[in-house]
Amino acid sequence: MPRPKTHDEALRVRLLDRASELLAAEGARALSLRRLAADVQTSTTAVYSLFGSKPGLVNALYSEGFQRFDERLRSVPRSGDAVEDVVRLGLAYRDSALAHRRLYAVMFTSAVPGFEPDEQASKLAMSALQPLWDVVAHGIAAGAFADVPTEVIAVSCWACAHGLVSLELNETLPREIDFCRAYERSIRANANGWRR
Amino acid sequence: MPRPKTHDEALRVRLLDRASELLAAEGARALSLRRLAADVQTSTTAVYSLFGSKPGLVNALYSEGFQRFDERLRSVPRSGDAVEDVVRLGLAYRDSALAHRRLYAVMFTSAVPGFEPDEQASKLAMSALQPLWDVVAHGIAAGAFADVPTEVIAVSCWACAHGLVSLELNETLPREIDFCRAYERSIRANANGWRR
DNA sequence: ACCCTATCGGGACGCTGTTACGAAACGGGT
DNA sequence: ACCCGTTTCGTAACAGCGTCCCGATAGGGT
Repeated sequence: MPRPKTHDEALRVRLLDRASELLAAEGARALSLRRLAADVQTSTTAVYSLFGSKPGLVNALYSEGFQRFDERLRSVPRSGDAVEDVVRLGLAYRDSALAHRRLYAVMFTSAVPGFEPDEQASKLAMSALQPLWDVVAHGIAAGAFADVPTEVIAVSCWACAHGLVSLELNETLPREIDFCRAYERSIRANANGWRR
Repeated sequence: MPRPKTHDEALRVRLLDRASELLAAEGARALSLRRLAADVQTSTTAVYSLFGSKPGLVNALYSEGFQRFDERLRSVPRSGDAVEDVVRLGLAYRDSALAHRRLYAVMFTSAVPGFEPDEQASKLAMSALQPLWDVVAHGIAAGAFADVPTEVIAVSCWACAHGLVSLELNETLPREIDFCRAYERSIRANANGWRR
């Protein structure tokens, strides 16, 4: 009976797509609701009826980001050697982060001031790293890694990769390093440090 | 001949102190020029004549933060064993970060939207990690670490610590971990991975 | 043709960083 | 003693932000 809905699923994906573009092209500063709404030829109200708030919109981007992360990591082929597999996952992690560096900033540094992921998004984030957990658990069971709780080694590997990527994206590092090579060596050394 | 200056060095430190407090107590969101100026009983103009802009103010906080970092790391006693020293520096790094967690967010994640450190501040940031570079270089020279460029191992250790602290502060980690112990073990494993 | 109602867009509110401009406050010249 | 010139500072305006309210809208049922 009322006027037809235009704030529908189609508009939702258009908003998300454009928000991704804005974020990737010009960073978190440029992601304003007014601009976003204007670019998609709607009003800011659309964001509120579809996402609840700006943090709600960012939460959707966050979830999308971790979903891509999930797919990317899950598609990494296994070698059977635990250290080698950790290295492969680490390289895929970096590739994925560099491919969407602004989104990575939203996911791991609080680039959007008011935003914090809701519980569902946080679970999605953790589950994206399941491949790493699997590889580490398998490595421990096979006797390749030290006999400590899986999380300890998995978090260590994750943090090593995350720290390297984070420093690289922040451009905090000395410029003259061949970072790609150093990255792989570092991931490998870290994993080797956990050998039995 | 003109009216006496009140935007002087004393006001500068009062502004910085209060800005630190606001940042530590309520986070980057609460650090607004109007509020800051009101709290110190001056006007926003003061920030502009003393720091040039809000990013300028944050740049000063950033520098202060790395200076404290520098002092903290420089005061860590050396044991002579390279791996042990890396672990000690890592623990001090975490202590310092946890003691000023909001400032850490400004220093390593871009928590204040418009801010990027100027060249001088960036140099200060690098020099704060000199102790780590020294320990690693000494470890390589003594044959404890593999014979690779110093930066490679130093950045690896730094990234491992930074990644762990970053994930801890971001509360991205599974809750049930005894993080303090896991942190030390992880730093040690990473350093051990670089053994010759 | 009319009304009812869910829905949407424009505009208001309070906030932000930044800047332009007029007021203020002093020393020196008349 | 008065006034002026110069420098410095606080106020207010501007553009933009996220958010929310309220009036306009557009369709189906009577």
